[in-house]
Amino acid sequence: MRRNTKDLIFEAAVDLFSKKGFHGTSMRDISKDVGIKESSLYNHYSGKKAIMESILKYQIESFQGSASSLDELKATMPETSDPVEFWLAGVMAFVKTQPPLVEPISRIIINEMFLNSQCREFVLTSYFAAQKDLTETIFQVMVDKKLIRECDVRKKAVQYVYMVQGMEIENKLLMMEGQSPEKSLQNLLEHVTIFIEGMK
Amino acid sequence: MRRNTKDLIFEAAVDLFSKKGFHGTSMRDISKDVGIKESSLYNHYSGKKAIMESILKYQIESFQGSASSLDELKATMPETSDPVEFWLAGVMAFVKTQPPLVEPISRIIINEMFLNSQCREFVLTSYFAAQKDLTETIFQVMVDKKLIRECDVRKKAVQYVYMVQGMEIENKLLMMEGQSPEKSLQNLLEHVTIFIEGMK
DNA sequence: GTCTATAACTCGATAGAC
DNA sequence: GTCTATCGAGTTATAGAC
Repeated sequence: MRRNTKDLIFEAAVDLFSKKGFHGTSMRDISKDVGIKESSLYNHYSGKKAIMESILKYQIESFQGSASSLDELKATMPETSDPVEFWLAGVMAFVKTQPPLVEPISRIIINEMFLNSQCREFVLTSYFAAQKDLTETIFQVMVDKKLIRECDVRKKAVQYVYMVQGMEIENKLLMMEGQSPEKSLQNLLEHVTIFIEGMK
Repeated sequence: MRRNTKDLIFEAAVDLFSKKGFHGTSMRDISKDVGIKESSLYNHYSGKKAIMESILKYQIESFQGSASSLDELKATMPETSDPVEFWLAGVMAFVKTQPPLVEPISRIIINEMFLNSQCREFVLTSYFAAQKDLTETIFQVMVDKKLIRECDVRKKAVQYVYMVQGMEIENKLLMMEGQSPEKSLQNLLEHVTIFIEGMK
């Protein structure tokens, strides 16, 4: 599958922004990675900000895609009496639906969230809020199925999301220091397990 | 108390870095805030990186100070049979021991942690690790005093720290969008309460 | 320790030939 | 849609007068 120049620019920008930050990356850096001259970039994007905006748009759409695929997920929820097994199956399914660029883009957005209001808005409304709603929904299903005990599902969901976010940041940092993705996933599963166990 | 130029540069840099990021702040910006010319900055710091390094050093020392003051804290732990009350007293005492610049510097460091390995190292070793150790210690005291039930205190401490970190990030973002600090503190106390309640 | 002046360089962006 | 050439502004940092 041949990729056009615009896609190549997009991918190079994602790679560089995630490694050196938005302000630390120059249009020159991007053009060099793509193999064209700086000025040629402007035939595809109106400027540096426009590239960043298209990256944000990609991430928002990826998230909306995941969210809607969760209705499908809900339909194919595993038939098990073990809440941990039930939950882990859901987590793994979710992780697998993420397009490949979602991970580095997350890092770009976290990097920019204190500086760029669009990134901040994404984190608060799409990222955090969607995860809370999703988690709450599934917890409610689990309460209904009596897989976990009665509780304030909203507050439990919020706590779960906070915990996962804190852990994700630590895992991202550890992976940059050489930790394997397997180890990160293992850590995630361990703490998720403990959390769900506590809800039995 | 008269402040010398070096301190003024330091404070201006903290303010600007936290608002516009390290790369988004120029030496010109800093000199303008201090009220001296650019070139005069170099009589106090060898360059922009040197300013950043002194900010990191300040934060590391602030954290070491808090950590040692926790031995004092442990000595003056409240005599109460309510674990939530016991814990909240500790949290509030800790919050109050933080020097004033710790908060904006945290934002600078979180901003740079994916780009600057020194920041990354600080977050992993000083910030996360110290909080885990501290929380574990206090949970153990609470188990010994039978304020909370027996459990794997290390893992509970790690989960607690992850949750607080996730919440802190959301609170920082919400405060940038206009949420009051009181509301953030209230949110923190609410979720901490739920967490500790769950350990009874 | 501050200043003026400037070196040496990088930045994002544009004009116009091919 | 790519290129060469260039602009104007902004960047860190240094030299040397006061």
